[in-house]
Amino acid sequence: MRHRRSDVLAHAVTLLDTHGLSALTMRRLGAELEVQPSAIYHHFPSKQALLAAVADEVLARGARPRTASEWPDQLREVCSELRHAMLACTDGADVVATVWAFGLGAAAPVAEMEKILTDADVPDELVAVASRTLVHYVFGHAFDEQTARQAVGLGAVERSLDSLPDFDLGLDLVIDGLRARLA
Amino acid sequence: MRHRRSDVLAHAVTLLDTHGLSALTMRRLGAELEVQPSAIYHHFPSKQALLAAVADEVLARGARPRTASEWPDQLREVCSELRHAMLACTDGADVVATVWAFGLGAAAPVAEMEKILTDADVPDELVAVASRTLVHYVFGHAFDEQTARQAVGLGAVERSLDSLPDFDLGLDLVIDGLRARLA
DNA sequence: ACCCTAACCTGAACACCGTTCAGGTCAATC
DNA sequence: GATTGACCTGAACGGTGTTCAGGTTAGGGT
Repeated sequence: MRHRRSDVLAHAVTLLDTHGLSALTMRRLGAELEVQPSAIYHHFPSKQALLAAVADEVLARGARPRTASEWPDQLREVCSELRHAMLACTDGADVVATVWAFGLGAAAPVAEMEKILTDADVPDELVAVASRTLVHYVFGHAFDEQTARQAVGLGAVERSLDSLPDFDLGLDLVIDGLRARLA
Repeated sequence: MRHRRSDVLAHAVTLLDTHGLSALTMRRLGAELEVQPSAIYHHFPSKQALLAAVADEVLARGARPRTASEWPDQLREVCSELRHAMLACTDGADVVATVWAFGLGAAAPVAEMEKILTDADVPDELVAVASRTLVHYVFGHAFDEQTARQAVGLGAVERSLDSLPDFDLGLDLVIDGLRARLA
């Protein structure tokens, strides 16, 4: 069976979805495509590059229409979409956050936040700080939530899921802080 | 040469310090201690457990005296210490954040923040949200800063270091938001 | 001086991992 | 019908964490 780049990518996302990051192996991906592991290197130069494409796909899959008109709600919309996109897939937060941190992809949400803030006439230095503060919060919260849920699910560590902080409340903390600084 | 648990831990921290997480291998650690890799399993049940101990050690090493009297400055002190402890050692943010997310260690800073907020008569649900929002911010910022610095240092990816957001400003954003919510 | 226990370690093996490379196959194009 | 480019094979290289049966060795109790 011969495949195109998009086939390999799609199956990689499926594999991540169903069995998590630890199952997303060049060998296993090759096996499920009935192909040698080395065949994947025809489509992606490295596993890192494959993961970057996977991260972008995970984000694209979670895209939803924008409806808010004021910048605080617009920010909430972007952050909520980003969070749900990552949580929708096993180890999604880990993959997306890592790819973003290495500057290999997943740049769209931050760019969107920067645009929202710039359009709201927020000073440039605050735009950079606020957008990155928000993305750090979203990544941290999602990664934490997903890891805890997984650890509890596997019974590996006891750690009550009730103690997970409310996402929206923490987000409002940052947005309120930004609003206060603008006044 | 025979070693105790503390010797193995100390050398693991040194290895992380000088050559980073990718060099912190059971085989390499064993080799530098002139011991078989399997000998380490006498002192630590797994590499994850070793990393948890390493993370706690990295944090303990960065401890500094507390001087602030008001809760906003107390929070700033804890966050700043946490950040500097992680940045003081190669891949420190990665190790500490991962260990914390898995609930295996590095719990001291969050506990301290919760105590500060509780003593300041902050409502319980806000204590949980605020302390975790802060720790998410600190981890995200430190991991991002360290990863970017490393990527640029290796010449792997071009990504200007100037664009790194100011840590204290982002921190104040969260603290101001919390202050606003209390009023 | 002896034994014994517990701490510590050996050495080989297991089952994986990402990556490379020379060469092979096959469909589409000219 | 030849050629080209896309796609793949199969084996190998040099790693990784982890397990296990058994060997060594230091120290305390008798």
